[in-house]
Amino acid sequence: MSIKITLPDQSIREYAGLITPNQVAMDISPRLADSAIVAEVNGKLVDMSYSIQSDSSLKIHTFSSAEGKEVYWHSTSHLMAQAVKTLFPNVKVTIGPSIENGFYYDFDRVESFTDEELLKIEEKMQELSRENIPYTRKEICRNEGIKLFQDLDEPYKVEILEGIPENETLTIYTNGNFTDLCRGPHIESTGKVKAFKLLKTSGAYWRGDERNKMLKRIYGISFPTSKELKQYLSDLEEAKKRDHRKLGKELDLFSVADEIGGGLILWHPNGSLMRNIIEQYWKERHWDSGYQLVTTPHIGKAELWQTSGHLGFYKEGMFAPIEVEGQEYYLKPMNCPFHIMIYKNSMHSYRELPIRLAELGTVYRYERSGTLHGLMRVRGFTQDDAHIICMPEQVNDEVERLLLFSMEILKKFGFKDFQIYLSTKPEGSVGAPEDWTMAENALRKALNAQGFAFEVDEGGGAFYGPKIDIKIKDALNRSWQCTTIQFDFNLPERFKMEYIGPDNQPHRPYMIHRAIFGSMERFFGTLIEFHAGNFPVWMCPTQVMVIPVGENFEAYAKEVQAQLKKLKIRAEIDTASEKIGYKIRDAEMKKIPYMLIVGQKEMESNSVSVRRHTHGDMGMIPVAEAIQKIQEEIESSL
RNA sequence: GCUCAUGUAGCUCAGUCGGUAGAGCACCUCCUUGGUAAGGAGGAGGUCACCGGUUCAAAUCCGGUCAUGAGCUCCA
Repeated sequence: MSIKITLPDQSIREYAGLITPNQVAMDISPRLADSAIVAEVNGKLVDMSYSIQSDSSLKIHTFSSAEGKEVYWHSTSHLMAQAVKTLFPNVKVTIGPSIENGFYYDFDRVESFTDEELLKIEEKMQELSRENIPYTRKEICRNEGIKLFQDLDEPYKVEILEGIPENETLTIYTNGNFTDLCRGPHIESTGKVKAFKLLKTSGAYWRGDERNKMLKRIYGISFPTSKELKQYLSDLEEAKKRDHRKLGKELDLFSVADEIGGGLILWHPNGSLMRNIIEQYWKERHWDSGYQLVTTPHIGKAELWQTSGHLGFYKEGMFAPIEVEGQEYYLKPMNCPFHIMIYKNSMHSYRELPIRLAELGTVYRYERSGTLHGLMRVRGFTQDDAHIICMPEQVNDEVERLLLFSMEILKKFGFKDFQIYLSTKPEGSVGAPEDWTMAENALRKALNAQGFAFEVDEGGGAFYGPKIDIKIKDALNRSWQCTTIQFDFNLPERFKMEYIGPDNQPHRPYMIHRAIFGSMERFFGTLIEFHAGNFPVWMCPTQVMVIPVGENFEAYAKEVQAQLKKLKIRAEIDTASEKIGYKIRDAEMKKIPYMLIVGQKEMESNSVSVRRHTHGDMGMIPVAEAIQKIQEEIESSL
């Protein structure tokens, strides 16, 4: 059943909002109708789906809205399940929701789905889409449902139903020979699923629990037009090209060695140079901003980790202890206890606070082998860690400073789009409720004062304190977590940290953990993917490649290089016995930002021909002008 | 850790039916001295991840281990 409605004069894309029943000019009973309609917008027919809101109004979705995508993808997942059940009748279905990008369906089957089978399933889906089978909705009670799915021999559905209260009414959706327990809504019919692709298969635990059976999952994506599908697939390709592991190899930045171990990073000269440049900048900014930089060991005795509580609640994340002279030592998974020990080494007056201790501290964590991923998830990494120890009345100021400081540093690296999350008190937290309230308010206040938009993750805080997380968004709309600002009500208590107040009495200070990059490894990986290897000039390992056209011009090239080096610009010279085209290709592939080509005419006029990476030939200009231009670009981000 | 896939030269990859290895790039030498993304010739480079099994014979088939990848689970 499809209904024609006329929507106000708005573009299709914009029109995904709430429509009240009286705007839908018809006398349908939504509960009985298909949950899909066709709307006429500016004379064009548009497929839409709706869901019924709690106030019994209708919410109309087009594909451009998040809900619309959900409905569309979820419907595609039912189509896929229909295809799978048709081709492999013995496979048992479980669940198949839409996800952030597309959908999946988990099946119980002994064998995995092969690529050939995936293609067959796709073909069957095409066929079923051409048949344009309606998705029909039906309400049933729980016990009817159990009976139905027992008859269909779908034990997983029966299990789900058995977990639902007796008298609850449920909905089932049917497309052709496939019936699924489902809340809906769905689109009108399988013919509306125009462009889709099954992307990959994997294992997944039933109900997400690793003690349960491993099911076989198929992931897919779909769009109303093949153009959108093509765009999506080309974005995936682009993401592959930007993969920091691929670029890390191509640009000779880092590696991991089997002989050393997974998740342990070797920083090559180029990567290391960049890391040193980044660290140098980080240190200078911290020194300038009232931080005291400290250095602490990589291991500590069991007693320390007992006091900090890590041996109680974080032991699985730590490497096994090293025994020396009957004492157990652990590799540090965190820097906090060390910074706390520095604080506790002497008495502190309230006049000294806030104390801000910062360190590029290398920690080691045991991550399960399957979770390691390039630079993003490793077993040894360096956090740009700091602990701010302050009085309650200083908290607001500190958080606000911190937020500004973090943003300033992130922007330096070319990041512009941020997503900010505030995570609040979870179940089973430690610390006084009034401390939590105060800390949450301080975080909220700082965000509001700076006019930063943020989302609240209720109950998403760590057990020891609320936090702000900042994620970076890249050109492909992917987000990368780096900055985190966390209150800690646990460690000051455990370590009995104190300061002497104006009342000459000891008081417990507040402590804030924070990392701006998160870790050098992950941040570097993020930088690589964000810039696709085309880094801002100030941090490039080689900023300029001077390319003499022939060996007669090498002396002049060296002169140019010397002038650049005098200004601390990292300039190299390519004297290979190759044609200029070869040298340019080489420099382009190394993504060196500036290439200065010198030959007869440049030498005669004391000039260089400038070629900018990704921009091409910029023409011949005097050396001094070229150098000034390069320097300006370097300094513009300083 | 779990499921599945993969592992051949520094890199990217061929290698059919089981007969102990190939290409391009990179590297080295020589020639070439050039004008905006690969000039030419030659050379060197491999215990086919590792261990075991089947076989007259294993890069190839089987088992195990390790590593990597995609997910799952985990993630202070």
